[in-house]
Amino acid sequence: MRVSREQVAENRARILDAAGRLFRERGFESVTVAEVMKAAGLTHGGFYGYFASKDDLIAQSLGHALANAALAGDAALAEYAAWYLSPEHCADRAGGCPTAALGAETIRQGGGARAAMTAGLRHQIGALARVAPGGDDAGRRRAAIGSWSAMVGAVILARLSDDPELGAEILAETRAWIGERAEADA
Amino acid sequence: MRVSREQVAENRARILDAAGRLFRERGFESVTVAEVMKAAGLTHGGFYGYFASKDDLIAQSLGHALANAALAGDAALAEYAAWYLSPEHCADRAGGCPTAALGAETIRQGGGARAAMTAGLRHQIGALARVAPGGDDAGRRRAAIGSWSAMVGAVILARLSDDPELGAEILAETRAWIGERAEADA
DNA sequence: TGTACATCAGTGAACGCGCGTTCACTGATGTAC
DNA sequence: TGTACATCAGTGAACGCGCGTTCACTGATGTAC
Repeated sequence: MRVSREQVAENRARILDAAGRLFRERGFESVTVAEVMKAAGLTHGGFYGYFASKDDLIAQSLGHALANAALAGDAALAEYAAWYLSPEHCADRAGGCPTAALGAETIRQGGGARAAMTAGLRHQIGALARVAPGGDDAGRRRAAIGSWSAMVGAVILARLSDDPELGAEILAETRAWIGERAEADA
Repeated sequence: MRVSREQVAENRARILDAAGRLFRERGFESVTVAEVMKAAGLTHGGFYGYFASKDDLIAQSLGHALANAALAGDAALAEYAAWYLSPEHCADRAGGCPTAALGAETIRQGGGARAAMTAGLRHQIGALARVAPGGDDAGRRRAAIGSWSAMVGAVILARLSDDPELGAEILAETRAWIGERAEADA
């Protein structure tokens, strides 16, 4: 049953949203095309009217999720780190940072997914460099790269720990470590 | 054809080594049991004489790889970071750090794999805290956690970039960022 | 504006392939005498 | 020490299931007049 053009656009957005959440929660490989379509309120047969393949969906959903997750505004680096390293963000795997949830897996993915992630990475480093402390441009860029590495690594390690206390410690100490350094550089 | 007890022990080690390398290179899900056995020089049917399931192999191979990768000796934190963040280690996905290669995926794995990774994480933080600069025990532990988060995050981000220059920059700047901080704390 | 037809988004069954797992069999190892 | 038998590591075919993908069909939308 044909549906209206607006419905098509809305369905497409719903598929991308559902895929982004499911992928972040469970990884690219263990999420099926049928599950994504069901979560978007459709049947699996219609999938190939929207995307050329599951790989195509992966690449496009990464671009979609990264665009939504992009750092906006001009909160100072330490403030951004405080949010990023909060227990709430760490616990929200399906809705949180796509890089922390899917970055490592994307290393093994094809061109489109890698390209989307690289674009997101460049954007994030640029945005953080604009609000980072540090003497000159090179110093601010260094602080952006070092802090971003620490943020992504800490969220992954905190989620990895099966002991919640160790996880909370990793978040809190990394946050303090970045904060101290930002203060020293300011 | 039955083989000797020593052969059994050697085969078991070969399976674990092969699995560790293949998993780090391609991830848990896209490596098949048959591939692991072939890489170990056996046929796939014998697998269940060694392990109860593929999940069992994953958990045991993680323990095996983490034990082999454990930080030994007492190189200063900055020296360890210099090795960890070197282009050589970053390029050696199959033989490099199991946490950087498989940590994010292990978050979605069952109990055995999570437990092995958590033990490795605790051990690594403890070992780094012993050689980290910083006034007191708490300061050294904070430096260990912050530096380890940055190291793991940087290797993941560097591998993720499809532009080798950006990857190299992430490694070099994170290394410098950790080094500066270690010097300030010393 | 109203009618008739062409288009095409969505459906659900089916296909084919790959993978984890099982199993009957083989023959070398280990052991009992 | 030598022989006969029991054990069991390894083999390779087979099973069953799930997943990506395809396809004939349906019926609502969009368009031409």
